[in-house]
Parts: sequence; structure tokens; C-alpha cells
Amino acid sequence: MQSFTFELECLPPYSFELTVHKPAGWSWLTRNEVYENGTIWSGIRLALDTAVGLKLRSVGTVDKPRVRCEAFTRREPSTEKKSELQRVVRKKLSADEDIREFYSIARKDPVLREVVNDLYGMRDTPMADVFAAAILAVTLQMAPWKRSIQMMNSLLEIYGEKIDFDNKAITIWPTPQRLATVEAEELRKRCMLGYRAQNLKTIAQTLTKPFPSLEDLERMTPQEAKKKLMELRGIGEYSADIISPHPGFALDVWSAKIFHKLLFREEPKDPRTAIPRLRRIAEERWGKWRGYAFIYVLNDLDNLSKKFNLKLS
DNA sequence: GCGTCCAGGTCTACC
DNA sequence: GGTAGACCTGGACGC
Repeated sequence: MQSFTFELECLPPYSFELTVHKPAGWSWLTRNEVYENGTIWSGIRLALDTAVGLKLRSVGTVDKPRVRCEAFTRREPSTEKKSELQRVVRKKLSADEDIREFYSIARKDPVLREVVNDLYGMRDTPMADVFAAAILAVTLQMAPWKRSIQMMNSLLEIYGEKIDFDNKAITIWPTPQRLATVEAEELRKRCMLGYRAQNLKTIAQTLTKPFPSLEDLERMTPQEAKKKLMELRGIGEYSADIISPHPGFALDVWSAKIFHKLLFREEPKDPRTAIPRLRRIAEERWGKWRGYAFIYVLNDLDNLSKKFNLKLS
């Protein structure tokens, strides 16, 4: 493997550790990335034929954030590829996102006041690509978290692309091209996808044709992006919110229970019917920062449970 | 050990 | 446009 190193500065406050290794265990770019002592080994696909291994660590502080990145490629990358990779890593780290307005809103909010202190500097980061986000969304549907993990891990292990570098083996998400050629029955059996198998295969087939990338979707209005994503088979409002790069509030039954308890101090009688109301409240209360409110709360459940004397996790 | 229930939604048919 | 019912299947739970 060839490797090259670069450093990038991030807009403070920025916590590298909390951003790439979230307390709730959410991964940064792929599920089987490795995080040890402040260093993360992960990977991303630049183009269909260019899988890149990444090794990142902080060389700064939350208030003077700086990240060192070593990138591993099979062939010596061109100057253009190198600068493209730097741009992509910046984007995937949300290094240029200014969250001061969120903190200003949060500090006046009785719920968020707690979480921004606990998770100071944490960023919401975009998914690897539309298909990786769709895999997450589809495997989350109608399944307990353990089963979602089981489905995602099988997809990665059987159809993902392995990158060996720096004594680590990281697998990145399969391409739509790869899954589009697999029989739905095989997906169902080998990855325990159930009825989701046909949906995922159809999504893969759709994405092998021209379809907006995450960056294209970001340039659209939130409504346009959502509408486009809901054209994908098996992608409804919840899943579109997960995939869309625009700030959303991807409430499902699990998160609806949590937010209902936090906002009203009681369990909702029917969590599914409470979702539209909670969405409206989040939009009115946190506006364009509701996506940040969402990830900050869900990554701080243990602390919130103690502070508000509620059973949230 | 075995049976039952249901989950971090979506689609379709029917009204 | 609103809504009940079906959808896979592994794991939790009660017995």
C-alpha cells in the first residue's frame, strides 16, 4: 500500500474523539472500523475502483483542533486524487461546520443545556455515501438494534470490500453494483434480511443508474432531497431522514419514547402516533439544529437518565 | 426446551 | 387522504 499524510484544521470547538467515536457506539464511516487510544482506522471509497484506508488522530485540542490523517491506497494517487481525498475527509469530519449557533440555542434549553456540556465539541458527520446510509436505514426498519447489527455485519462481511493497511483489516460497505447482481433470496438467507432483501436489492439497482450523491442532495432543498430519496423502494419518511444530508429528526418508536419522556416526563401511550407531534415540536423548538439535538440526546442517555431521574437507556 | 410475541417502518388495498 | 393488515425472522420472555 502507498501512503501519504496530511493535516487539517477544524472549526472550534471540535472534539475529534467524540466525533469519530460516539458514546452510543455509532460508527463514523463503516461499522468495523477500529478505534484505539485516540486513533481511528477506517476506510472510504473515492470512486468505484478506489478504496482508501484511513488512519486519523487528533494533534490538537478541542479549542485548537487539528487532525493528522494518513491515507493508504493501492496505487500512487495523482495530485488531483490527493486533493479530492483531503476535501472528502474534511467533509466527513464536518471540520468546517460552525456549531456555535447550536450551542447558543442549546444553552437556553433545559434539556440540551446538559448534553452540550457532556459532549462539548462533538459533530454530526455525514454517512459514507447514499447506499451505505440506505443499508443503515433499511436494516433499522422493524428490528431490534441487535438484529440490525447482525444484518449490517453480514452485509459488510460477505459483500463489503476489505482494505488491509497498517496491520489492520477494515471493510467498507458494498457498492450498489455489487448488491444489484445478488439474488434477493441469497441476501435474505445469508444476511438474514427477511422482507428487506428485495427492497435493498431494488435500491441497489436504482443506485447503479444516475442518482444524486449525498453532495447533490445537500444542494437540493430539504424537501426536494427527501422526495427524491422516498422514490427508492422501501424508503419512507423515517429512512429518508436518516439518508438525507439535511438536518432531520429521524424519529422511530425507540427514539420517540426517549424524546417523549424527556419533554413530557412520561411514556407515550402509543409511540408511533406520537411521532408526527414530536417532529413538529422539534422543528419549532430547535429549527435547523434539530438534527444536532437528536444526536446529542441519543449519545448522552446515561447522563440524561441520571440528571432527570428517568429510565432512558 | 418450547411456544408466543414483537420489533429503532413501509407498502398496498380498500374505503 | 386516511388506515388496517401484511411483511421476515431472531431474540426475549413466560412457562
